[in-house]
Amino acid sequence: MPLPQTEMPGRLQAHFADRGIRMTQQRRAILRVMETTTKHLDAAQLLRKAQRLDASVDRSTVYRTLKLLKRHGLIDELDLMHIHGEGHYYERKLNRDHIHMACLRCGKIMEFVSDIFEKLKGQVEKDCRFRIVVSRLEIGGYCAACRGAE
Amino acid sequence: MPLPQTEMPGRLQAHFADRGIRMTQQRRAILRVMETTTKHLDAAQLLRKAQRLDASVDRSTVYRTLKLLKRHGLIDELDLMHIHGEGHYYERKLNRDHIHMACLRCGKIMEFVSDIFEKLKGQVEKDCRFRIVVSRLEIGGYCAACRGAE
DNA sequence: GTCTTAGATGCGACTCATTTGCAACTGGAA
DNA sequence: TTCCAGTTGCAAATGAGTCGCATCTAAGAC
Repeated sequence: MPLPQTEMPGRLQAHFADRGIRMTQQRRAILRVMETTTKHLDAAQLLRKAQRLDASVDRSTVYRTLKLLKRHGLIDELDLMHIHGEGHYYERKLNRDHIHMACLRCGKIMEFVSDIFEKLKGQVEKDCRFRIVVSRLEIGGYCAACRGAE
Repeated sequence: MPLPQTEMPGRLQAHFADRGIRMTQQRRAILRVMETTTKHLDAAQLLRKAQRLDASVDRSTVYRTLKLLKRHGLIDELDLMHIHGEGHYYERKLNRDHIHMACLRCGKIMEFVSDIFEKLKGQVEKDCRFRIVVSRLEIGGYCAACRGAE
């Protein structure tokens, strides 16, 4: 289950330019972190990493930028089944939606892309006449390694 | 899309007895609300309704009871795409998992049961060797009535 | 390059959901 | 009826996220 890292680096910044959104020093730092991270970050982690690139970045700017990215559909917000607390996690939205699985024992997060998931969304759109903008499937349970142990 | 209300009333209380969990006046009120409500309640709404049955119920008891119910797999926790704020919503876990759809325009919450969803979970269990304990699929978008309008 | 200003920022105080410590209370087994 | 582990109410704490406001700055116009 590799991460579907098929997008170009710099893509978020390109989106900003395309849509005429002002680019600031702080946003550049935050976007760079979002573009280069391989893990799901919460707001506090994102803040810490962004501050390493630009020490002036403030917590509220991180939240405001996350809200902006969400509004433009450039990132997804995740709970990861709250196995590490009540906050949210963020990841760039890539070409293909994927499922998040969280192991309740070891805390590992796995991702999975499935045609059946696409089919399911198609069914919802058709049978419920519902236009899907964003979808989130999170699963909690036990990963292969932990199944025996638990 | 009717609610899959196929369980007996009193079932939550029966579960408590079966598992030797102490039944208190306050828990009885909270369980009764969970058993009889037809809507998704957040903690504050659940508190208000429970207090109508037993005025002594406290906010912290509601949270503690919700945690207990979650731990025993008797309720599901939902975000409903955060369209009404950051808190959580709860519903009894019934026989069949269902999808929650939230209309981003009118705020309506819809539910949908799908065999394809079951098939997708089966695929995850098999292909990822992952034992599913809990799953949550939430979809945000526009319902049939709002599609034209927006 | 300089001017201009709408939009962005840092800061600190705030809100709101949820948790916790603790002394008092109580369900239900013996 | 007693007993005590488990439960409760209360009040205070925590922690994520938001907001008002004075200041700053990106970037288009000249």
